[in-house]
Amino acid sequence: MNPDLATLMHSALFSHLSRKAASTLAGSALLKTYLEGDVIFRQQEQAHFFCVVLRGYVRLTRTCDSGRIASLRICEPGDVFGECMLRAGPTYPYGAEAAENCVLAQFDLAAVRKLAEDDRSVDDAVMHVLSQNLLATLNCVAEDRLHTAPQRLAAYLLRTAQAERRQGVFRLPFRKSLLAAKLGLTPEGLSRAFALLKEHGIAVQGRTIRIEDSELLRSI
Amino acid sequence: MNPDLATLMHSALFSHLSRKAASTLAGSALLKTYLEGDVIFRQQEQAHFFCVVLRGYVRLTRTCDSGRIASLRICEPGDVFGECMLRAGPTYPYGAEAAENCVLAQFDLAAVRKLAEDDRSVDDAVMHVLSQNLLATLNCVAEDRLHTAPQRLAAYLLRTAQAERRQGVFRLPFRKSLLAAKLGLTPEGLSRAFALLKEHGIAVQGRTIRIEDSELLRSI
DNA sequence: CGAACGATTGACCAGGTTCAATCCACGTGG
DNA sequence: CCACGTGGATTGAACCTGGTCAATCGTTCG
Repeated sequence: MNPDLATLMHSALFSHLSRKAASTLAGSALLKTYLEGDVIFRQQEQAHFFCVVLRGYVRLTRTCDSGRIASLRICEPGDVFGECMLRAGPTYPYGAEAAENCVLAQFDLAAVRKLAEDDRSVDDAVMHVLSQNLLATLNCVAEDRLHTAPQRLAAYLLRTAQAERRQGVFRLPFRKSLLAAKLGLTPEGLSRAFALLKEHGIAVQGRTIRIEDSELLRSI
Repeated sequence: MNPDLATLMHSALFSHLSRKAASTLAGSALLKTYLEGDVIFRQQEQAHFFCVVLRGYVRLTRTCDSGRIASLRICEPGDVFGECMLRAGPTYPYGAEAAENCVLAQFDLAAVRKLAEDDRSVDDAVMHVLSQNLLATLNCVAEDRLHTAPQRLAAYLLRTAQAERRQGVFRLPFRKSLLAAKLGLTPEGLSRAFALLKEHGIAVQGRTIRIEDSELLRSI
């Protein structure tokens, strides 16, 4: 199977759809490619679609009146964003831009609402996605308030190493500045966090991370 | 109409239910009273119900391994919490406790899922609640990262004054330490924020707030 | 070889937390 | 009616984390 299609089907959205709804929805997907830095949609813009990331990374941002910008979330392949516009709105509450060259599947909001009328699994899948995104965002608040930068970084590294299953050595999936945004830090802040962790069981060589002592790391 | 019932009917959940589903669900509600400090449910506990606040305030908390505790959200009358357990789970991802004496309507998760099979407006209402809570939580992240304590306090005061419509003078609906938690601050931090705002168009007398210059306040 | 860009490092600063002491308002009991 | 105790709120001082700004380093790519 086409790897993009596989990613789509494994997303939290599609994995909860009926077979029929999945194929209908997949058929209605608009595949779009963005280059790093491209705007996908702007905060306050009328919402017409939501997305599933197939390749690359997307940054969701919030801009305040003063012009300052914060990253709210970094979406990876398989992640869904903008789905809350199915029931809230009418304008996007955050902006989305390509954090790397990326490929998205876009879904027309009205069309999905329509499909939901005929197939109940659509609402079910949407609720799963909403719940998942809500929990992830709550985690983010908790993480911000409870843990320091090195602790958050350590947690991320342990989590990712786990997923990669390459005991102890793996490569960051993206630039460090993106990781910084993901953890709610500046690049400088991330750098210092790495520096500190070097004394606590990890070695860093560019994007390559080696966890030398996961126990020590866990105890941060 | 009984004021508690009115609050329930105006909640984001019930305002999107069909008349029939609303009355069925209201009939199945379990009314419970908690005293300040009572635990409503614990983090990691098996989830059996979700709640709508009818009176008083509820604090949602996250505890980490080290024992440190952060407030994730303060729920007011009309707010819904724990609804994400309808599709996620199986254990609560946060704890809930009464921040004041309070009255809640509790709904059995399994019963609501069952009701949803017969009445589509249930899933619709749940999606609305999830979307709303997701957006509020995203706001919280953005607020934390973009604004300082005095800015967040100023925004809260302007928002609340707006809602109260008593031009310029109103009372905080709860203790200041609760407001601090709501804004993600310590009580000391809130105190200092108030102190600073006194130079910028507001006067504080216990729980009573007078906004003397809303323009000045807005410009913080 | 040089330009460009990401990453790192250092110095400095601001915002918030923590801890401790004090203040204040309120309710209780003498 | 007043003294006292309690709990929330405030204030001050020390500290810490992380952001900002600027300079430097290292790599990659032209």
